[in-house]
Amino acid sequence: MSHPRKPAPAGAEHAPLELERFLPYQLSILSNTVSQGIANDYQRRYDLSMTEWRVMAVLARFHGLSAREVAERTAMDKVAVSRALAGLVEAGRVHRETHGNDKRRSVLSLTEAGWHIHDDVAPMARAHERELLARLDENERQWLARILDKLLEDAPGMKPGER
Amino acid sequence: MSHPRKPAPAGAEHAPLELERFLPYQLSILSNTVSQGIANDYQRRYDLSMTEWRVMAVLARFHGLSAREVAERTAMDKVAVSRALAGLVEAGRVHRETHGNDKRRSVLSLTEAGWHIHDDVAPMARAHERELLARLDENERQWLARILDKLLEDAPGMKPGER
DNA sequence: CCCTTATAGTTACAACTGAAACTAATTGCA
DNA sequence: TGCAATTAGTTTCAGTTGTAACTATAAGGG
Repeated sequence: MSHPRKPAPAGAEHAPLELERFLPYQLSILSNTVSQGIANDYQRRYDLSMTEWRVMAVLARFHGLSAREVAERTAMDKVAVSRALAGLVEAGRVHRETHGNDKRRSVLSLTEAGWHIHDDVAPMARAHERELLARLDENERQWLARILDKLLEDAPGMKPGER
Repeated sequence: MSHPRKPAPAGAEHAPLELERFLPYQLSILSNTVSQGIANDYQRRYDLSMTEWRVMAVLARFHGLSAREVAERTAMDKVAVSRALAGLVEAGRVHRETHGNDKRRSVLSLTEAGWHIHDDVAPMARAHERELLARLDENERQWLARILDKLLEDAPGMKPGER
């Protein structure tokens, strides 16, 4: 077996990146692996896209959001949110009405059917997270939480829940 | 001003995910923010997609790879690699020849022009990484490296450079 | 050898995505 | 008031991506 590939001669100029130790690359691989793992659990089962699930997750947590607020909380752009909502409303998973004082705004909430799906998927998502964290010891878990908080300071989609 | 949105009543059943503390979500936000930040530096300047840059990065590090090996090392699927290579060869940034003993395989390498771009982009990428890591203290940086290594064990695209 | 199976890579088609243009409603201020 | 500027959300179009089918070559076993 099979990968007797040699790196470029070390002395040569051209310092190439070592991707497997390059933080942005590591984050990308890890994030994709984890998200895809979770998505596999619900995509087929509920015919639910990742963006739709994200929208549902914020609507589960915050009632009566507008589409724009969903976009902020999910760090998705408004077009993606608009489309996800169209699908979710069409499928009867999200209820949309118009804001009383401002007819531009929608007021969104999960329907019964939406809650049903949420209550099935959310625990699976949590299980994946636990599984991932199980590879770390308690000490590492705490450092990770702390480090991510620092790195995510003032990143989009990271508004605190509510004081 | 402006986000006076309240979470669902805490006592209610339906335990919703708190996305901003949910590890897969945090990773996704962080990864996208960082990768996009780097991509902004080269997309316009060189008309280079993120997938193309990744391919170039591994070709800079490992000479003579086949397309399949590039796919393994970048954790991209072979179709994406095929397309990226088509663009790169077309643009004269990658040289492709056929393997002597196995006419199915390609043997890939950066051209002069490819190296030029690489030697400009790689330092920018490193600068972004440094900038990100600058938000952490030395202690945190070491923990992060260690934690990522553990979480990425046997993830795709993480073959060691060479023993 | 011949034929089945596996592998490298490309092509085709459909779904997804993002940027920009667009509609509708609201706000601000002259 | 009345009209320019903003904001919420949707639509359009073009480019990207993923899945599956396809071509070409190679490997392996009777």
